[in-house]
Amino acid sequence: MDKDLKIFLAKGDKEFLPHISIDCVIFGFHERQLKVLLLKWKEGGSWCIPGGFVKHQESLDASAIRTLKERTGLNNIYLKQFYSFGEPKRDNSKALLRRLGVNGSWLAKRFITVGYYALVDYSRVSPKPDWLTDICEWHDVHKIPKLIYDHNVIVKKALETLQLSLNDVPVGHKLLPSKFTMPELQDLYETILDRKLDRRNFQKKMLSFGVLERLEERRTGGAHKSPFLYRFDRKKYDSAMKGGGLKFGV
Amino acid sequence: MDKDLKIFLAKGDKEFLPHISIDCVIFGFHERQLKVLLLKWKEGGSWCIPGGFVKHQESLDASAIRTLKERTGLNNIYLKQFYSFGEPKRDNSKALLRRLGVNGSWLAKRFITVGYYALVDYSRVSPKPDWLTDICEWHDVHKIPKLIYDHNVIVKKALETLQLSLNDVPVGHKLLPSKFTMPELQDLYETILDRKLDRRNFQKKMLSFGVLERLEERRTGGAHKSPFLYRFDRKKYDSAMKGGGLKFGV
DNA sequence: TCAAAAGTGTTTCGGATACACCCATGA
DNA sequence: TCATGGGTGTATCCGAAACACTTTTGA
Repeated sequence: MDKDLKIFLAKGDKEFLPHISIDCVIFGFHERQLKVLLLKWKEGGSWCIPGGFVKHQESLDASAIRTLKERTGLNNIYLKQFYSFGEPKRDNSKALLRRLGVNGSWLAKRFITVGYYALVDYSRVSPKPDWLTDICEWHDVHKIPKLIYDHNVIVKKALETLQLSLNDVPVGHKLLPSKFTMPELQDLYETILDRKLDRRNFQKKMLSFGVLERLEERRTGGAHKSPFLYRFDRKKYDSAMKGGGLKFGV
Repeated sequence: MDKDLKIFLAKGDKEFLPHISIDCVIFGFHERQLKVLLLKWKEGGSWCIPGGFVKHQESLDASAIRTLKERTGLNNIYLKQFYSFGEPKRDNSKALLRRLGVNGSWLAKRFITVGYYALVDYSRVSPKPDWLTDICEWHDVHKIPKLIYDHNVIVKKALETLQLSLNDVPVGHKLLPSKFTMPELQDLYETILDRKLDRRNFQKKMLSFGVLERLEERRTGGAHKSPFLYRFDRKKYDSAMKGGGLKFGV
């Protein structure tokens, strides 16, 4: 058995609550695509989403924050708990557990997992695998491979939650770099909502919230007219989010 | 120690997953008030919301359904998981646990609890206490006493969730008796939203959804003009809920 | 007969949608 | 110079909100 894994199993059932895990759907935005950070298990294993376990004296949120920090290198991540999963049968990966030699251990027991989603600035993330995995990379949310357990269900539910709560969630502020153009912001909304929006109406409405500051700079190098760069005015943004959010998508 | 309690503790850690519970915020509507079903612990204990534990081969939903059935006598309850709780410190009730003589047992360990809310027809519920409690009764959601653990937080979050998802949740269909008047339906919406709505606009909009069937009967005995009775057309209602719900409250 | 609640309209207004025109840029 | 994308402005429409009048009922 893998050394790291052995160490982890030995301390696992003392340090962590049994039967309970947290899993994170980490969203990023890059090249007009909404991305999700996935991990691939060692030993030619399957893909999964980043997860972790809850220490005896640790809150659920803290456990998720710790996991996020470990996988992305980022602090101060926007994070929301959205649903808990854990059908008694998650039989998708018994073979893998056997191959890893962990069947029978507390790791192979039934788990209730608390789902979180996170919004991160793609450009600031340096993906890091954990002790159980050797690859950590971004995947288009619409091209997710088969994942272990019920992780496909978890990703699907996370995306639905994001779509439904789009008005109240600071997607622009969290998923984009600090400077961005209006078409980029629109791209983000169109990708999440999965439908086209009118360019002119989008700009009008977005500016009407009064949370954007237009900079002198423009994004040059593009093939056409250079669009302005914008930045969120932090204070105005925060108060706008408190007062009902940025109403889009119905 | 109480006999039922003793039996439960003995089998508890074999039959159920440790550290995991479910809690239900059961909403009803009566006399123009949104109500929540509360339990009171034996031995002069505190109030709490109904909860239960998850069997080893039972899904979270099934566990909640089982609990609901036991407390209300109802099958086919509308039920939604809305959030999971479980700060490491839920120190509110150590004294009570000591008085019951269960400190040290698995019941006194740290729990992660999965929150559900339910919508039930008040008139069809016969509240039943469980093995740990001797009172089971309705309380106005705005006059909840101090509850054990973080149950006040759970109720608050359930109400917020209900308000935010009002458009997509069949509150009218689930919280009212099968026959009801338009003013009663409006009362329900006003109570949940906690604000007044225009009587005429409400009726117009509600009827425009095309899910209500007006009966020949009227509600007589009131002090004034007798209002018509309505009934939901099940098929039309279901398809309307799928197609975006009944849009109210922003 | 009268106060209060219920049924049925019409008017008004604002935000969302649709659409037209000009400008800048690299190919 | 031209195809394409970006910036700005205007007309329209529909649903929400505001509001008026009549009818019914028990007291």
